[in-house]
Amino acid sequence: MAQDLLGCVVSRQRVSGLIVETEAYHEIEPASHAYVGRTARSGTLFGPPGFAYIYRSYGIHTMLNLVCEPEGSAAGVLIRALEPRSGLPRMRERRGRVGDHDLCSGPGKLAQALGILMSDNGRDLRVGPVLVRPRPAGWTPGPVAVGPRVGITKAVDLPWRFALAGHPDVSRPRPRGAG
DNA sequence: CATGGGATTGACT
DNA sequence: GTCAATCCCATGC
Repeated sequence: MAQDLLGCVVSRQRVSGLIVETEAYHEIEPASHAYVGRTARSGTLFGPPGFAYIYRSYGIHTMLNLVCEPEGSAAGVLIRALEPRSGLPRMRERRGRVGDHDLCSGPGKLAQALGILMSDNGRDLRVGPVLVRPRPAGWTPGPVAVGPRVGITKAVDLPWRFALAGHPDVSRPRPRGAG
């Protein structure tokens, strides 16, 4: 799912971007919020697929995940970077004085650029306010870079990070592995 | 109820 | 390269 989401489009109220980087998380591995079982925070991860799992990181940043796997099984894809597609003026207002390639080049950045809120947690991503739509017509993925996930201390060896190789909007450090 | 630690970022050296 | 910011929640007593 994390690979298949590359090229899909995330939007919120006329601000949108194309997914260029993702990470996969699953209850079977200790980096997942669901590893210890269902808690107040991770509840939506155990719900049906296609919903938004949103949480706050480091007290500051908002993270957007797409819930995967049937109800009862907890897995999700962290959306880590977008190529800005529409609503760039609104993104620039929210993000301040940064270059366009840094508007959405990280999970906290894209959430800020799109105005994603904690209250968007648990909403259906086919209904909104946060939407995930299929790849644009005619869009085909180029080479995919694969590597270990960023910013975690457990299960650091799993190569579950995926990005469009060489894309300028991918977060640092860039994954290097061949897909 | 108290404590501790992040699926990060931006400013600074 | 270092480091602080600082919310939410898991854990343990």
